[in-house]
Amino acid sequence: MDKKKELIIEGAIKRFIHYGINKTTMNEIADDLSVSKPSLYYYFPDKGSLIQGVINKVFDDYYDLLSKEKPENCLEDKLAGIIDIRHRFFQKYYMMHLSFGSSDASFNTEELKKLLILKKKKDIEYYGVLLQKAMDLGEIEAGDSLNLAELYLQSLSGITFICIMHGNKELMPTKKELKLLHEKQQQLSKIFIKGLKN
Amino acid sequence: MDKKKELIIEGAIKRFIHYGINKTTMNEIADDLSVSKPSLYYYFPDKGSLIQGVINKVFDDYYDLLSKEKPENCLEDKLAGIIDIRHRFFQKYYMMHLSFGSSDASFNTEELKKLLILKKKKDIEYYGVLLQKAMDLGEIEAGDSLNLAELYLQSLSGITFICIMHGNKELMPTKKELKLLHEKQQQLSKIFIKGLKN
DNA sequence: TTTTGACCTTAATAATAAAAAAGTCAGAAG
DNA sequence: CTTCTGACTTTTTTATTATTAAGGTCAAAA
Repeated sequence: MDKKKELIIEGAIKRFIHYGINKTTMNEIADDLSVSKPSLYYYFPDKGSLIQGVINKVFDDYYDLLSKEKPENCLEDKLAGIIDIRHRFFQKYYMMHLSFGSSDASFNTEELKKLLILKKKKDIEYYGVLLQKAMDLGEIEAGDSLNLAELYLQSLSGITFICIMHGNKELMPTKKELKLLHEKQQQLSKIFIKGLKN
Repeated sequence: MDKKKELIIEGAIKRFIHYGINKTTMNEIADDLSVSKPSLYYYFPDKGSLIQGVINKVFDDYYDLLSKEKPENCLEDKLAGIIDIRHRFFQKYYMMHLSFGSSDASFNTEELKKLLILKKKKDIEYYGVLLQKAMDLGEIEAGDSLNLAELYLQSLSGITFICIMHGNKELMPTKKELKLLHEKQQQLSKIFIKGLKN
């Protein structure tokens, strides 16, 4: 039953958000849902596939939110809005380390790595389309939209990493650090897009 | 004698470049120089201070090379030249992990961390001056030059980190990866500076 | 003043044992 | 027939210990 799978995924997410993927056991997820562990294994062959389900759900939610954004007229505002959305996701799912090179070994299986690479590729393509549209409208200079999208995203995740590394090495960055990170992202995004104009 | 200290530092650098700081022992450095270990400790009270000497030497060489750059007229070309220099240093001293959040625990002492933070600050100030000059000349829009310098540097080291993480997780990135990294840095730098113009 | 062999102390590594979590299965419940 | 479970096995982590290697010292020599 697909409804049950959803329930399990949501239960897993709750634990993952709080304690991270590695520190969450299948037993804990099962107990939260008041079922036995073999029940989980009835719906998911192993922990990896449950994590896959979680990742897919999170990214589905992300694209769902993106699609609901009110359509801004200029690229800067569009990207600024996306940064806000991404920032909320970053905070919410921080413990899952979906964003940057996982410090602990959360995603050691080939399958999970592949899935994340796929999600990243999709992300680049999404931004590529945005840039291409802006190019077609003459808003920014024509160029290799996909390549630029990758550079843009790598710049932002790079600066994210730098900010996180720089801060205290506690589990979670402080509110202050998160705010600073967000500002830096917006600032860089603005400069970057301005740098693409004629 | 200062001459002897220099010799020891150079010997240490040779080992560090090849095997990294952690995998280099004081005995090995001493043997390379055909002296005994206590000789080293006569000139440097501990390994940490020797590493400090090495770091200072490397950064002195870096600023030495920077000062010898032929003075370009526009900011883009100036920064492009610096990226080339930095890239050579990055390759040469890669095993020392001077650039990014050390994967292994090379710099665990407070003193070394402080020294590197100081070097980073100096670096930001160096770029700050460059940007300020360009602002005074009206080459780029007026603004907080230090803040922009930090953002610029963080963008570049961020993208460096992303590229290194993305590649194979061998000790050294391949020539191909290094070339791609260099190109990305140049591309980002160009866009960034263009984004600062009026 | 500089250097060293011999020595001591601390930190990293390897080996092992103990604990915890992943994963399985025969059979029960609906 | 689909869904679920208690009891079990296997694998992975974690903690403990032993061992080695590296950092660091000192009295004495060059």
